Amino acid sequence: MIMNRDLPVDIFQIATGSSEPIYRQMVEQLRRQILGGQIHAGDAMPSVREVASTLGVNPMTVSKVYSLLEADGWLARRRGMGMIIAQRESQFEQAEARLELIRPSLERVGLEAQQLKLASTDVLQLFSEILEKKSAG
Amino acid sequence: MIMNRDLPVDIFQIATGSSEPIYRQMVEQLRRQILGGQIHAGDAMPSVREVASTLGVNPMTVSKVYSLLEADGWLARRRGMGMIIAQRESQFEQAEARLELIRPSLERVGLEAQQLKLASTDVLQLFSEILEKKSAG
DNA sequence: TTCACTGTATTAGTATATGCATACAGTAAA
DNA sequence: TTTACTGTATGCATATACTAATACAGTGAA
Repeated sequence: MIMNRDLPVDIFQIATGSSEPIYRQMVEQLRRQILGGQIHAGDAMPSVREVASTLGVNPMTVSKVYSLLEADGWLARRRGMGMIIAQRESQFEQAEARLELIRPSLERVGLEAQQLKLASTDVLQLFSEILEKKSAG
Repeated sequence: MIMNRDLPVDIFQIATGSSEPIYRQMVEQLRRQILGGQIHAGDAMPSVREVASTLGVNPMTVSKVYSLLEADGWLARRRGMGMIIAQRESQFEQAEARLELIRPSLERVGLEAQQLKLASTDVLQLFSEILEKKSAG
């Protein structure tokens, strides 16, 4: 049995220089940390105002992040109290189901490859090298 | 020796329903047809006004398309006369060089796969199936 | 109730993207 | 020069995306 944590504010780190909007950076960061297993169902999110003042952004921006994450089932609301990491259906714990999440991206790259008239074997070879490098690093 | 063509207006086909902006659709369409070998260096583009009136869009929108394509080296301008398909450096005729064009996309998907904690073999297998389906269809 | 927290609905300001109307400049042929 | 073509600089209208200021409602403890 693992104790649920009160998550620290620094789960978020925004790059002010980036052209990627603040709220999108934050949504992606949290999503990754949940998928990657760094934070777990039941963990309590820091409050909207706490995050906002630390990052120097408006509370409404943080609220928007939380709302989006709730809409996608990543967070669960507790009225009047904070938000917690949601208990997701176990489906995504199956590698087979998680694999489906990446299909649209692969379809897109496949189309690119086709338009560039690239040989499947060459593309697969390059992709394989890229994946190996990532798992090694 | 291949004769250069005066390209017909229907090299462009815009989907009015799409949320993808007109000019972006057009840029992509021309880029693909050049990469795919349907149109060749030296071919003459239809005039801005000809394309505009046929598609029912503003000449400035077509001009923007031509300007973007020229900035990326796909088209060459002839002042007072039309635009022609540019003579690209032969580098992209080498499959090896074209392969490099797709690397950034593969890196992005690779990162996704890593974040989803997917096994390389599973991702490669799925990607392989996707590529096969495309080359078959 | 009062207080100190939660998140948010509403509204507005700003920047950017997209497309268009107009007027203009370069080229070639009559 | 005139005509009939080229592409485009400028400015504007509109929509959307992003962020923020404000005021408000729910919760639980003192």
